[in-house]
Amino acid sequence: MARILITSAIPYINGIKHLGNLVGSQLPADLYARYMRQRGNEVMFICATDEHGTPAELAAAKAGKPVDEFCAEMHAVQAEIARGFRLSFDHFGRSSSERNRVLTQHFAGKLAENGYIEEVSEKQVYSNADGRFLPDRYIEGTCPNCGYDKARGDQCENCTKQLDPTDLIEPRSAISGSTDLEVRETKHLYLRQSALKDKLDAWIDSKTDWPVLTTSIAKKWLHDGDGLQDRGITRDLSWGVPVKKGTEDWPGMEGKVFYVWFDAPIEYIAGTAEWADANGKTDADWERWWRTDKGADDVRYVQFMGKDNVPFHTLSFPATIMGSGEPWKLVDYIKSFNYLNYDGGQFSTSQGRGVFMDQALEILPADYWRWWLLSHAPENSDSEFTWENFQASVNKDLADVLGNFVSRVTKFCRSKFGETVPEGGSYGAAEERLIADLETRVRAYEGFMEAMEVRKAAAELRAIWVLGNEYLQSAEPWARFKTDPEAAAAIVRLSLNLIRLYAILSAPFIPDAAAKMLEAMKTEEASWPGPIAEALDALPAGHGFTVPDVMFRKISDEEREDWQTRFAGQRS
RNA sequence: GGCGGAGUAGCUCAGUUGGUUAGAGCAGCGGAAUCAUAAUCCGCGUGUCGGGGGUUCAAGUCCCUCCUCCGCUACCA
Repeated sequence: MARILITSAIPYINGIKHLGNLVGSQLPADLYARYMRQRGNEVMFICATDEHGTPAELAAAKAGKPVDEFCAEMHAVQAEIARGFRLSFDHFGRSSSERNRVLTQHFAGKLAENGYIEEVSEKQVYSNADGRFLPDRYIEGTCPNCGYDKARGDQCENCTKQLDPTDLIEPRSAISGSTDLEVRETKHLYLRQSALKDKLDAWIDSKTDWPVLTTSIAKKWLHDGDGLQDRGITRDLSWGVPVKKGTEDWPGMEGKVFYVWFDAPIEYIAGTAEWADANGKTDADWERWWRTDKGADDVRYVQFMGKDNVPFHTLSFPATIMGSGEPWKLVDYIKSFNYLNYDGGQFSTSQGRGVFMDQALEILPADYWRWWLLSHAPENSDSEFTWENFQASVNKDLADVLGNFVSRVTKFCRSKFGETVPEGGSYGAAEERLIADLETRVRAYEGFMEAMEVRKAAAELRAIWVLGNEYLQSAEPWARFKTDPEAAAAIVRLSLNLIRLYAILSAPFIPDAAAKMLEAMKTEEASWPGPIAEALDALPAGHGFTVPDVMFRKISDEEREDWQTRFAGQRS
């Protein structure tokens, strides 16, 4: 039994995430967590909401609520949706927690002690009307290069030229539109990542088994231009972790908070501490996952995230940990994902384009989404969601191949033998071949799940479902029954056992359907299969079962067309 | 502009270190079966592997070049 720590990139608080966000981090992390638990490993699966920063403040202001209240509400909303998708977090924490405040300040203190913090005085744009400093992207104006009048302070979207806010002609606040801006001097803390560059570089080099997507992004940041740059880790905001050096005040940093990207990854650790608090555990109980001096040495730590998150997880967060000089657990494997596109374009939170998590659950059960998203996970390149593909895949795979198998077996048995596993007959060559094929495919499936090859695992699982239909089709219990009822009984007995086996194997992908199948088979014996022949003996003759309701109803053409138009444009 | 990824069957995608007639699922066509959610099973692929050039006995795979799409580009998170 191994101990596996799993974290999913933490979703930002300012709104409900779309399916592209889900499939890039939380969903595959959940798949892995569920599988590892089923295999008997001790799993700690942590996620949280990322609550600090300017966008949270602005979203709260727009909602007319204090930012802390807004975040508390949105956290509850996101937690509820996560439950709806059956995301099996051991804890879904908050980066605004007390635990994270203390830990973030602690790390900053240690980094300062070890000389990895530098104080830098810089000039930033302040908006008098808004009463706040403006991040570059919140300043708009006319592009000095092409004349586009909605250029942003970081880059002109029209000519793609990179800009400095002071380059803009007639700059204004993107928040209020005010032109009452001034450049003010302000002091900030920088994390001296550059001083840790060689150490980080060697560390990345040692990760030869990581996805190319992960290492190539890290390498680019390490070697691009002048190499890894230092990074500002504080902001002039009110909403965030107050800047402190451990438990002491930080002279000159009054009224400032840490930058969200500094405290967000630390929330992985703090979230585990929150788990301990919420479950009446001690500090030692969470520290054994994170402190290599307190038991975390044999922990395997795996992170899941979209590719946009990679630099922070391969460089900034490891720099924070390394720079602390303390024995915190570094990540062992980073599984990163490309983007899921929506019907020819991008999912867009700002434009309301695509399907958002709450809307998805309104129209179909979680298993439908889990299956499609995971079996089409953007592992090797960006992938594409279309309603036609979604309808075809779900109807075929879930309703026709798996659901109908359960239906045809249970209904046939009920009509010929009643609602108990029939006795009589024996297994022959056809059964041996089926068992041998299952043995091969189940072991391959395990290999893909272990390696987090999500699409390949899904394809293998589907092939395992197909084996049942192939067997049934060639064994023909409906024909055999007329001449040799005992032979038909043996075929049905095996097929009912297949349903139980499918429930166990499918549970990481489609947990609700798996539970329903086990319930219909009236069994709680759901341990992971060893030798397949043994696994198919679990339900003995005489064991009762029930015929479940239709497991997956089909998506009709009308529904598909309706959703297609409904989600094409603005989110209502 | 720089960096990275991608371009393979009508659609969504696999294709290890270059090596026999380039694969899967879906869709399509033909057939079998009738237990089942009109659900299943079997059979059927002449694809300039984005274009062009090169290396090699051999290139989807390596090199050069061009085209197209996408992402990132460090103060959005």
